[in-house]
Amino acid sequence: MSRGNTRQRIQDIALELFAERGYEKTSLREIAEQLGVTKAALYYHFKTKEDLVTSLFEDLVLGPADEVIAWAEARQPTTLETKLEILNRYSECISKATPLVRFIHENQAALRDLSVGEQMKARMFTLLKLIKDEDAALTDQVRCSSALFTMHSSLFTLESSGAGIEEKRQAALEVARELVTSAHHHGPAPRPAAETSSARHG
Amino acid sequence: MSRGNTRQRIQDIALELFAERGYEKTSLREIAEQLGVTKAALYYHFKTKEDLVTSLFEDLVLGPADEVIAWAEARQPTTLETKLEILNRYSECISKATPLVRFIHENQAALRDLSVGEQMKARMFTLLKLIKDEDAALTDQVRCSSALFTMHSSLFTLESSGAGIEEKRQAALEVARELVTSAHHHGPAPRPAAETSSARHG
Amino acid sequence: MSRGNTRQRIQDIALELFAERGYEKTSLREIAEQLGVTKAALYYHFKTKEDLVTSLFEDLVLGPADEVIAWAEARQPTTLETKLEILNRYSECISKATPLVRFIHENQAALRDLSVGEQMKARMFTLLKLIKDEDAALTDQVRCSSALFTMHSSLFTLESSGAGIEEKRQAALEVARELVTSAHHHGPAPRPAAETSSARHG
Amino acid sequence: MSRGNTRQRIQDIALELFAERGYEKTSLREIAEQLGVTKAALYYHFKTKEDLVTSLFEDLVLGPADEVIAWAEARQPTTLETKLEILNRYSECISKATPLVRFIHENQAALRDLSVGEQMKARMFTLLKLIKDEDAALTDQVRCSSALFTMHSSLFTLESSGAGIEEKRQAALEVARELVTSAHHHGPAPRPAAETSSARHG
DNA sequence: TATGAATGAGTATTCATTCAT
DNA sequence: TATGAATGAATACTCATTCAT
Repeated sequence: MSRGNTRQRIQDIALELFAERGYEKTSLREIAEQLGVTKAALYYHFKTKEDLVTSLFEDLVLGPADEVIAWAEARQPTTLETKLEILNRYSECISKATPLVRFIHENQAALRDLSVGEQMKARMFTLLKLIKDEDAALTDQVRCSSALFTMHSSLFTLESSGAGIEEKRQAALEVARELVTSAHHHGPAPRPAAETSSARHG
Repeated sequence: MSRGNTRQRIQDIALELFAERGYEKTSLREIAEQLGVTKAALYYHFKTKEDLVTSLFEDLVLGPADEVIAWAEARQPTTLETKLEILNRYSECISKATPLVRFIHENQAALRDLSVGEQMKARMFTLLKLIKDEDAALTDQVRCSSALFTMHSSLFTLESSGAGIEEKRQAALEVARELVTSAHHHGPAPRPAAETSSARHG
Repeated sequence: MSRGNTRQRIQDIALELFAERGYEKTSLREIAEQLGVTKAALYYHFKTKEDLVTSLFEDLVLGPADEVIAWAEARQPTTLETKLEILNRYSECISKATPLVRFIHENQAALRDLSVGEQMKARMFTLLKLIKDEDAALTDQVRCSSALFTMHSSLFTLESSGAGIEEKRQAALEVARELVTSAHHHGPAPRPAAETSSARHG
Repeated sequence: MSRGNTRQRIQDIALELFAERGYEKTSLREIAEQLGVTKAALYYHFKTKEDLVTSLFEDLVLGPADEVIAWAEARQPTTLETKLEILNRYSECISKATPLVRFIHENQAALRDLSVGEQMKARMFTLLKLIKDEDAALTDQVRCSSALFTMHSSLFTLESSGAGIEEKRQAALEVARELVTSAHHHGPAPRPAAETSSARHG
C-alpha cells in the first residue's frame, strides 16, 4: 500500500497530535491508531517517542534556525540592518512550521526533559544574543526577548481576528522590528541606577 | 503534629513542583512524599488533582485578576491612563505569584484539559479587550497581546541578567506600557490595505 | 439536634443504599454524606461496615425467621398444614423487610464473605428442611426450594404489573403453597431410576 | 509459549473467579496472577474489566438465548407445546454455562452497572413474555417467572443432594414445565376478586 | 516492514478503618 | 456523641518499550 512514506506520515500525524493535545497527553497508541498501524510499527521508524519528536524539530526548526544563525554570524559585528534581516528570515522560517512552534510554546514544561528542548533553547539564546547588544539595559533585553516571543506566539494567537496567516506574520514582524529597533538605538545600559522609566524611543 | 496548616503546605509544595516539573510530570505521589504524608492525605484536602491545581489558581491569580478587571470596568470608556494603570496593577498582582505564572506559561497544553485553564484564558481575553481598542489594526492587536505576554514571561525569563525580581517587573512593565501606548495612539485600523509598515510611534 | 436516633437513621439510609446500589458499591462515605455526618460518626455506632449490615439482618430477618422456625420446630412431625402455615408466617415476616430481601437476593456474592450471610443461609436451610420431606425426590426438592425463592423474589420482581405489595405477596404465597403441597403429596423419592418426567400430582 | 489461546485462558480463569468470588471482589490482579501474566496482558486482550465480563456473556448466554428467542418468535402465536419447548431449549443452553448462570444470579447488584446486565435482563423479559400469556393473572405471572428462576437456580443449588448436573437440570425442567403448564391453562386473568386460592390444575 | 503479545513501572483515585480531641 | 486528619492497601487502567516472528 503505502510505499516508503510511512515515516513521513508518522511525523505528520504526530506533529498534529502533539500540537493539538500536548506531548505527554499524546500516546504512541493514539498516533498508531490514527495511522492504522501498530505501535510496534512506530518503533521500526523511530527508536523512542523522544526520537520521534526530535526528528520533527530537526527537520522543521533546528535546521532552518541554524541557517539564519550561520548567515548572521558571518556578518558580524551586527548592525541594525542585520538584526532586522535576522527577524525577517527567522519569521519566514518559523511560519512554515506553525504547528511545531505552537507545540514548543505550549509544551515548555515537557521540553525540559527532552534533549531537543535544550537545543531549541540554545538556538533562541543565540538569536537573542545576535539581536541584542551586549550590556543592553534590562528594558532593552526585554524588548529583544519580546520581539522573538511575539513572532512565535502571533502565529497561533489572534484567532479571533479573521486575519490570514501571512497577515499575522507581517504584523508580528513589524512589531518585532520596532522593538529591536528601539532597543538598538538605546545602546548599552546607562550608568546603573539611571534606569528612568519615561519614554525615550525614536 | 502540624495543626491546620497541612492544606497550605500541600499547596506550597504542589505549586513548587508543578512549576518546576510541569503538571503532568508531577504525580501526587511525589507531592505526598515531599510532604511526608500519604497520597490519601492529599485526597482528604483536595478532591482531585485538578481540584488542587484549581485552588492555586483561585487564590493566586483568578481572584487578583478579577479585582483588576472590576476596577477597570468601573472606569469605562477606557482612556490611555486607565490602560496603563491596568498594566501597573496587573503587573503587581502577578509578580506575587511568579511560580504560578511560570506554570501557566509552560503548561498551556495541560491547561487545555483543566477547567481552570478556560477561566484563566477568559481573564486574559477580558484584560486584552480592556487595553486594546475595538477595531484596532492587526499590528496594534499584536502590540497589546505582546504587552501582556511580556509582563508574564519576564517574571521568569532573563535569568542570565542578574536582575532582581522587582527590577525585572519594572522593565517588563515599561516595555508593556510603551506597546500599549503605541497601540493606543494609532486608533482604529486604517482604511484596509493602507497597512504601511514604517515607524509611526509618538 | 437528633436525639438518640442516629443509630436508627444510619440503618435506614444504609439499608436503602445497600439495596439500591449493592453492598460493595455502597461506601461508608456515601452513607455518611447522605446523613450529613462524618464517616467517623458511623464508627461510633457500628464497629465495622460488616457490623452495620449485620445489625440490619438481625433486626429485620434473622429474628423473625427464628420465630417462625421455633414455632415450627415445636410442632413436629410436620404435617402439610404446618408446612403451609410456615409459608404464611414466613411470607408475612419478609414482606415487612422487602428492601433487605432484595438486598439478600442481589448480593449473594458479597454475602459469602459476611458471617451474617452464613447465618442467613442456615435459616434458609432449616426452613427448607421443615417444608421438605427427608428423602424427597429431586423434583420435590426443587419444588420446595422454589417455593421459598418465589416468595423472596416476588417481593421486588413483577414491577411491570401494577400490583400492590400485598397483592404480590398473596400471589407468591399461593404459588409457593401449591409447590409445597405438590411436593408433600408425592412422599419420599420412589425407587431410584423410576424418576418419570410426566405429571403426577393430585 | 502458549500460542493464541491466551484470550481463552483469560476468559476461563475470569469466569471461574467471577463465579466463585463475585464480580467486584475479583480483581484483575488476581486473574492475572492465576494466569501467570501481568495485568497489562489482560488489557491487551480486553479493553476493560467490563469488556472481559461482556465477552463471557456474549459467548455463553446472550448468543444461545437469542437463538431460543428467534426460534420461538418464528412460531407465534405461542401454544403450550411451544412454551414447553422453549423451556427445554433454554434449559439446555444454560446448562452449558452453569458458572456464568451462577454468576448472574449472585451478582445482580453488580450487573446493574454493567451494560451487559441490561442486555441479559432484556432477554429474560422476552423469554418471559413468550411463556406467559398477556393479561395473565398475577399468580400465573409468578408461576412463569418462577419457572425461569427455578431452572437457573437449580443449576447450582441443591449441592447437598448428591445429584448429577443432568439430573438436576431434568428435575428443574420438570418443575418449570408444570408451572408454565399450570399458568397456561388458567388463561387470562379472571374477573378481578375471583382470585381463589385452591387447586385448579389440569 | 511490520505485527502480536507481553511487560514493568507508573497513574489517579477509593476504601474501610483508626485515633486524638 | 461526634469530628478532623490521616493511613495502608487496594483498584482499574495507561504508557513507553521490547522482541520473536
